[in-house]
Amino acid sequence: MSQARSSKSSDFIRDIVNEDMKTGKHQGRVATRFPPEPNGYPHIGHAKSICLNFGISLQYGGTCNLRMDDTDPAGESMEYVESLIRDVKWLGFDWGDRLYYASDYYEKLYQYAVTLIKRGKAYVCSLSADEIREYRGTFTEPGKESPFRDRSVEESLDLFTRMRAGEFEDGTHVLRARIDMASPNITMRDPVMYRIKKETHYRTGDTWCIYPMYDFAHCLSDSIEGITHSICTLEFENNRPLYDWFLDQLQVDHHPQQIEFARLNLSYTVMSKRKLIELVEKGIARGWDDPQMPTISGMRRRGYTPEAIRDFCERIGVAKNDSLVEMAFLENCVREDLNEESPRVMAVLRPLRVVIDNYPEGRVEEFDCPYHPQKPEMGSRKVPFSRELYIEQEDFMENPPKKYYRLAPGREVRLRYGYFVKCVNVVKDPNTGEVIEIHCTFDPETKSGFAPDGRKVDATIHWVSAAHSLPAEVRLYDRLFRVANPLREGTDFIEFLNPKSVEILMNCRIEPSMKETVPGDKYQFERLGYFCTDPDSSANIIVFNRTVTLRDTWAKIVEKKKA
RNA sequence: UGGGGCGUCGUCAAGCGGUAAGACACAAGAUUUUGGUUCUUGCAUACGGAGGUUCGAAUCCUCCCGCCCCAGCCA
Repeated sequence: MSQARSSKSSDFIRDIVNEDMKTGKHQGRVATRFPPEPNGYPHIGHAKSICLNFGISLQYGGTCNLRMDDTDPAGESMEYVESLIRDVKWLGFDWGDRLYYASDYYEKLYQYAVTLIKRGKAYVCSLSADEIREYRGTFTEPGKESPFRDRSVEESLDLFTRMRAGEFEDGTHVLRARIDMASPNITMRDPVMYRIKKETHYRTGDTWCIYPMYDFAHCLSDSIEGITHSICTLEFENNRPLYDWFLDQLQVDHHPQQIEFARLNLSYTVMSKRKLIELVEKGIARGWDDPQMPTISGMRRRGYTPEAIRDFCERIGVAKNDSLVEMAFLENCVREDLNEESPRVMAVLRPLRVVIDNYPEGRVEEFDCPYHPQKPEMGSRKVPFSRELYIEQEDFMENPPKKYYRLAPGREVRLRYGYFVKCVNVVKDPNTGEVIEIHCTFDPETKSGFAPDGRKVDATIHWVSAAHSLPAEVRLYDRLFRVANPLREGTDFIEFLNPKSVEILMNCRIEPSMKETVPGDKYQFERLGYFCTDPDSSANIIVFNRTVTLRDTWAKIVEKKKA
């Protein structure tokens, strides 16, 4: 697997790593990790963290582990582990043989907990969950000490052993750290370290019925793996004193440094796992890999490339400001990459029949069309031309407004890589008045698109031959939500869904050169956007997803007029 | 409300006491057989606000204002 190019740009985290390298803090070693919980599919927010952690390790010649932070059996599964592995790999990163699981550390963690009990730094508390909450106090009032706080070491040890042995029901006892119930930082008010959960774990099965909490497991997992820089998101800033507390109390010989950065928010979508699950479960998305989803798998299916996503993650930077990055930024990165890499091809999404009156019936010509106007090395393909064609409905207007310079009665345009044609007649449905067919004449002197007399046309439009083109289904995706930030307080984000976030066109026509396309293939449909072949394609019909539109200055002009 | 964090262009984001990078977006123009691409130009006398220190402040100090996170036996 090819490793992604390391980042050259700097940020406050790289500044810290630089400084540590200079001072020899970790003997010049850099070890990071990407530690997802396998309870959902990774999304573009994870991609930011993945690029950061793997990017830093690459830049400094260090390592980056992939670690499943699986300390809560509820909701975790192998399906999610597999999605994480697949997507990190697809993004272009390599963890070598360092795929780890917090669940592999359960025995070690248990022993660490026992050590803490023996040192009087942890105790078994038999308050109920509700009582623990009450005892915790509030932002303004200190908490109260649990009546079990001064339980003897022997009794706690005995109880903890029996908790592990399965003698107690869920919720009857927990193991707590003995810190400070009056701490202004609520995280430090005797946090829970272990809870009883008689639930089958996707990896350890029923071996355990007590599971460590994040704060206890995470710092120790980092320490066990020799992580130097433990990078996480801002909401864990309050937890840092606790991260350090466990490591200090246990006097471990390796104490990683936790550094927090702002998680990514993207406009017109949602990023939280809970909400993505809701979209999947309510059937709003057709699954985790629905091209509308901000998941890595959704974006892959939609046609985004790993290069574009990595470029995006580099360009948004890393800081501590809460940020809402514009979707347009991501789309720009996608277009930039696709513009370079995609072969051009012609497809008509909403066909309008065109008859070239003076073109001989039965005659077929083949035009040689380059795959990329700026890259002749990408080669070309043959596109058949005949008397009956399809063009885009949008490319003809009976009464065109000013500045519209496509086809209209009496007007001449160029068919891309073909002839100049002039509209001479319009056929309408007698009932609806809808234009159902237009008639044109072509100028045989303008083959391949130039007029020997030097006359110009205002527009070049795309087309396909009616008889030779292939049927296709095209799925057009737009932003998932109507508003930039659907997470406004006091509202349900579902209300802000964009009802037109997907439009499925069943009667599209594509040029015959695409007959052998396979899922994942990427193209630019000339003048329309970037599209990729979807796995739903069958022998009967090829299905495409629109990855992103082309920049469309005409659409902008139309928009402005409306406003 | 106690604690923690953050406030620099519409959106991200550099800047680390010497006089506001860059990208996206936006606007104008040039080139163009994609109203695409490419190119050129414009776009913060101003850094949440008010004071102060200094020859000099986005950078240091003081006070104020705003936003985010924490009261799961989630991570």
